[in-house]
Amino acid sequence: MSKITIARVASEAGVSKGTVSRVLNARSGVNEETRVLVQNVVARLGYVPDPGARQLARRGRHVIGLMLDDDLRRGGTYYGILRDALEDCLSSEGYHTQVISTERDDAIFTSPGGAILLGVHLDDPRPAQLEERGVPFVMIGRSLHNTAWVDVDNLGGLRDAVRHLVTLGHKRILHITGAHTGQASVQRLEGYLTGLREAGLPEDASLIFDGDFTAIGGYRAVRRVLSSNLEFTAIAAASDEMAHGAVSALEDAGLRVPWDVSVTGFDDIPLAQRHSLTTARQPIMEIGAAAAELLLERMAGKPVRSRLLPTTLMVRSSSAALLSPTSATIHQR
Amino acid sequence: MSKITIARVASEAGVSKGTVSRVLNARSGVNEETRVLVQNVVARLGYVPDPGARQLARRGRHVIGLMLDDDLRRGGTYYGILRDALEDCLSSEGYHTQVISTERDDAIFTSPGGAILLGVHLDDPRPAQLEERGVPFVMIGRSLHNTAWVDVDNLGGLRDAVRHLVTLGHKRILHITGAHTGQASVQRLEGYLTGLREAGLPEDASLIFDGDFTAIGGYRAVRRVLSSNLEFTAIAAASDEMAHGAVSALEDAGLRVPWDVSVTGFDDIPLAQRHSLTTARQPIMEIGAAAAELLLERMAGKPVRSRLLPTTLMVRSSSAALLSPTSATIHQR
DNA sequence: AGTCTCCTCGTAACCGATTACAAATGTGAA
DNA sequence: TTCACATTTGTAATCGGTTACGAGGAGACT
Repeated sequence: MSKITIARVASEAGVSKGTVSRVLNARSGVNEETRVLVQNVVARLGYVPDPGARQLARRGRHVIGLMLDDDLRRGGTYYGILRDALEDCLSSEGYHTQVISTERDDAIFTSPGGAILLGVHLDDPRPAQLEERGVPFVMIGRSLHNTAWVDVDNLGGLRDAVRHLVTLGHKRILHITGAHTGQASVQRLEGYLTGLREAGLPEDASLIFDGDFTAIGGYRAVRRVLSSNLEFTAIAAASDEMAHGAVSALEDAGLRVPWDVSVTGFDDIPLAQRHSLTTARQPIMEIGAAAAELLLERMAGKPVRSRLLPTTLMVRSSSAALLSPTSATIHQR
Repeated sequence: MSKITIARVASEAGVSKGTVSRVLNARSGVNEETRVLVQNVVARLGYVPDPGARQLARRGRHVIGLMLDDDLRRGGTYYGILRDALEDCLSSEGYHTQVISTERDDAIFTSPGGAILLGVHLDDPRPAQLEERGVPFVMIGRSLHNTAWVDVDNLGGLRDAVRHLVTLGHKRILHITGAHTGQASVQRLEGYLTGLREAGLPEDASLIFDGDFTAIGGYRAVRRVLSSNLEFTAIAAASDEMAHGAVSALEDAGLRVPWDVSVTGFDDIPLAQRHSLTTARQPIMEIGAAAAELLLERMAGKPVRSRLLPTTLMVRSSSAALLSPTSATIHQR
């Protein structure tokens, strides 16, 4: 069984390659009858045009640079997933992704057809460089400049988590923040405060604890909380990792989740599913797809557009309705 | 400035497209002189072959599938780095990597030129499937079957860590194991025991604690240790994550690393560098390179070969010579 | 000198699509 | 009937590479 090409479809349908191509690209000037005929053959054979050949014939450059912080690159879980998503979307459009390392940045000179930037800092020179070179690009993570970006609704996600906890009857809700430097942490903190405000709960600075996006950070934050004898019945952490650490610390202190304390996370990484953690899910695949889409638009010369993607609250068993109206008893071991 | 193509390079170098192509693909039958000439022109123009055209001309082969557990794929830090390494090596050889998801395994039918498997379980059907289809492949992680694999010397790495601690004067060395299911944990445990044996130290089962490769797991293991009033002066953990958790737990208990307790890890992930953790470094880039090399060999019809890569002990400041001959005082807070 | 290699390199076909252009067909008006 | 024009379709060049094949030249040998 050899490969199915456009020529095969053409001969099978009794028309020329040109006609098949016109049908596939929804070009005008094709008789309705032949159009249907060709479409049937395409469907029957399960023909899918070769993306590489397609791009080649369309005369486009088709290398897309993936520029990311080397820290980020070597870093967390997210990067791998996001990269998968990007590659999936772009390769089906006939593009090849190539990681452009910050370290050996000479690779910029090969001027790809477009670029996707991850983990851009405020003083990052790369957006300006690309702009100057006329390389269209999309950033993942918000930007103040007039560039296309894709981001997730950090504020909304944490607000939803708080709303959820409030609905369950919680009133003393802690927040564990992420790294100070990132915009994401700031937005999530803002979401936490918004949630409280909406529920008519007071904003209490003593309920906010610093974390660093790591499990150990979450663990230690809860340790500090417990040693301060603060009253609380729920924790809304700014990441799943931290939520996981928090849950562990609570358990180690003899508290049961969710009976004594409810905990929510943010991200929905695999760990969250394993520990059935209630969390605000980041739609990573959609982020990748959106970034690919916006980039292709830009490469086609369309105007700059950005997208803010919503999170989805995944309710699992780390959160539950408050049993008694009084706050949980803190019995530190 | 128009696009740089192989024709441009050819005319600039005064040779034919064919010759340039031969140089680029390191084919034999090119005079050394012209090879250098062409390479210079390529470098000067910053020419990079178009992947799409390349793949088209190569008739679909030269695609290498990356098959991995979806868990692993969504999982840790390692995957991202390893994938970078693989892509680097293979793309410089003119291959294009493509992730083949386990979920939509129909993609197997596109039958790539070769495959690299990550995170293979014992009852994984994929090796057999590939074998049947005649697709050459290499596994990352050891295998009992007669297949090519690349693995890191887990045993040797942990043994080296123990040797190092022994040299520093430590005699009561704990071990925190990884997940039970993995072969890596078993081999690392074996390395720990080997290290003790070589030093003439007794194998004491009470010095071995279960972890799960996570920071929290390491933290909790140390917590259990401390509450058991066990005497010890050093910890050799089976991963950096766990070592990090262990260090945190020790610090939280008022112990100072490395003055009171020395700690070593395994892997050398970025976190280890940030926390200057002494650790057995896995040569990830080399693993990728070796996998690529072995796969290309297999694709060339050469016999099955495997490689066990050594680790390198990175001595940093989480380990130090025992100050007093007596074991550290455990003052639990 | 003639012939037989071997090495090196140019030529041209080919991969699977797109698209400009031309050809074929049909329709209506003069 | 003939011509102008629109509609639909086929033809062939093209994108940027790879590679089978063959040509040319330089020794080596008879």
